[in-house]
Amino acid sequence: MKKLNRTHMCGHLNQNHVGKKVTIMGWVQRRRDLGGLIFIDLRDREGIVQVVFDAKKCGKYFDDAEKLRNEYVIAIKGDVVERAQETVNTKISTGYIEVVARELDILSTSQTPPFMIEDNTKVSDAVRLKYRYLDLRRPKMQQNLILRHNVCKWIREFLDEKGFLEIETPMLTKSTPEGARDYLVPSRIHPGAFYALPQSPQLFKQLLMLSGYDRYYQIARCFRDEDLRADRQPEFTQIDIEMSFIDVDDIIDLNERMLAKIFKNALDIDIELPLPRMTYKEAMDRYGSDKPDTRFGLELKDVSDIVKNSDFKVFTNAIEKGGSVRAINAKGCGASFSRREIDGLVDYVKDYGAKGLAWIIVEEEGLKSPITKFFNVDCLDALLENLNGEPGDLLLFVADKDEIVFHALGELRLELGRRLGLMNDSQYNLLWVTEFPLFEYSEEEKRYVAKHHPFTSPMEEDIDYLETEPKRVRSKAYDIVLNGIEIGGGSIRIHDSKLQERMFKALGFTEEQAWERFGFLLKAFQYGVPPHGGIAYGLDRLVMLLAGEDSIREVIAFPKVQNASDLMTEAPSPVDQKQLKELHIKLDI
RNA sequence: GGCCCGGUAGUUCAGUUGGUUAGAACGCUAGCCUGUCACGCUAGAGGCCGAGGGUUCGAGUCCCUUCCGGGUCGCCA
Repeated sequence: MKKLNRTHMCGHLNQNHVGKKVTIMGWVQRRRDLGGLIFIDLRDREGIVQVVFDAKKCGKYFDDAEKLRNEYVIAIKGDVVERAQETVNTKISTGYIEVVARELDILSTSQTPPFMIEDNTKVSDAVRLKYRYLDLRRPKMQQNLILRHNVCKWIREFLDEKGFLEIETPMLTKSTPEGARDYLVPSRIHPGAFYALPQSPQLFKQLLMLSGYDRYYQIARCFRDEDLRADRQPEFTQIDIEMSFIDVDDIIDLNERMLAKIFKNALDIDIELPLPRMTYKEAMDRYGSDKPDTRFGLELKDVSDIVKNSDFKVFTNAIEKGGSVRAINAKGCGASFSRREIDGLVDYVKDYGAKGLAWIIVEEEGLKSPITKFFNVDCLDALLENLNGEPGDLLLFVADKDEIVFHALGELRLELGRRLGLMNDSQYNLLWVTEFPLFEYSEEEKRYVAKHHPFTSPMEEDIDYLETEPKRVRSKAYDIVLNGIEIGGGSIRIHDSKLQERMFKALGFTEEQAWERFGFLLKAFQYGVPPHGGIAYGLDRLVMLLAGEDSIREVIAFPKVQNASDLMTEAPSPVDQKQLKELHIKLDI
């Protein structure tokens, strides 16, 4: 048989093609052999179409059709015919027609695959990832990667219209001390020296602003050698953006327009602009999180003032040490939760560092709780009023350092939201969180470290506290949050070298250390720097949320598993002694 | 690095207080079948129960070690 040329994609065929001779190619999804009649579901990227083999129509090719098995790659030449009314399949877009085969060419055979190539196939992640090339044939995976492609395309279109230039920055670069653990690449030419793979293009994009490129973006691969999670891979993709001569509002305005375009195109959802904004402080006070899920209530309340004079030492001690007592009213859970479930919540908060979880059940007859005996009637009344406690409610309290109270109650709130089914999957709450603290204290290093990064600008009104009260300095940093997940974050940068020096000093760097680590940047900053700032999105997370998936693996073609290995290629793997010798490396394992 | 869950046929799973020859479904193979679309019917193949060690008359089942996968805390400027 002479070589066939494809005329159509399987999934594109419809009633408009009835009567046409077509040549289609693809993978055998399924064979239904009725003896004298064989049906083949043929699959390509665009969908599935039914092919019919009838010996009267395809003659000698019928014998070949009998040999077909799942995942064989074939070419079919045939006629598109309308199906009889009673044989229409409304489950597929091509279900009103079928292709009556005239010729068949088996282009490639296949072993029986370890799992069926279909969306609802039940198979473990380990098997899927070992045979990722087969997993990627599943329509859902193909749709996810097509969505990812489209999101990138829309972003490029949008930023191009706004005058942004896409510029590449190095993958082999210099290790910087702050932040995550670096992936290192040994230098052959410089024995004992290493490149680092970029954690982000941060310093390069700032230098591009200094160089006058005004508006930059890049869809950039980034690397961080830290433990994996469902939403974290060691290599991931950032949409990295930087602009000159702007302030916070300019960046927020541009980015929410871009997000609105993405949501409109991807989900046909009209995002109302401007997006809500919330300060970091308000987010922590109300939700115990700097990335609040605002789809439901169950907000935190500070009850420190009410309980500070009680006899309950757990509460009063926490307050005396500078901490707080905060509470959530789990509406209706006093009536619906068993004692066992409440004990489960107590265990739950312990994972987040809380030493315990105090609870009060509000009933018609009064309060049920192990701790009410420590409080007088006025105090209990005040608690009920403050927390809007009504019969059937469950009041939950954590007392500790603020940091722990927020973490424990913030996570407890999310857990309650999940248990009570309060998270609406079809709701997309976008929110800016602003005015992040410039520093956070590192117990491990016994010093202040940059919460965002060391180049983040403080807010003008707080600059005077840089040396005296670093804890209270707020920054021009902002995060964009979607349903409780941080999808992006950025800041206005420091463009004044004097201020940058003060910043490094506050971080505990000597001048020598600062120059050793960031000398090229400090040097550059002596040559005229425009005010500038930017943002970076986690593309994987954004696409994951748009695709309705719960792991970024579902939107990455070849992801890694929890121990950072690739089950398909089996990377990482040992290398030859010769390679190590060239790199001047001796193993110590 | 800590904690939790899991590992039995190609796949997803069941497997009683430790007790004959380890099961099911789907998939696979062969035969029959001209309107199926999760085709149907008949027959069949397929297992080092993750690996190693221990307890026991006897281990898929109990204990220890280890490997693998998942979740999570720490970590992730």
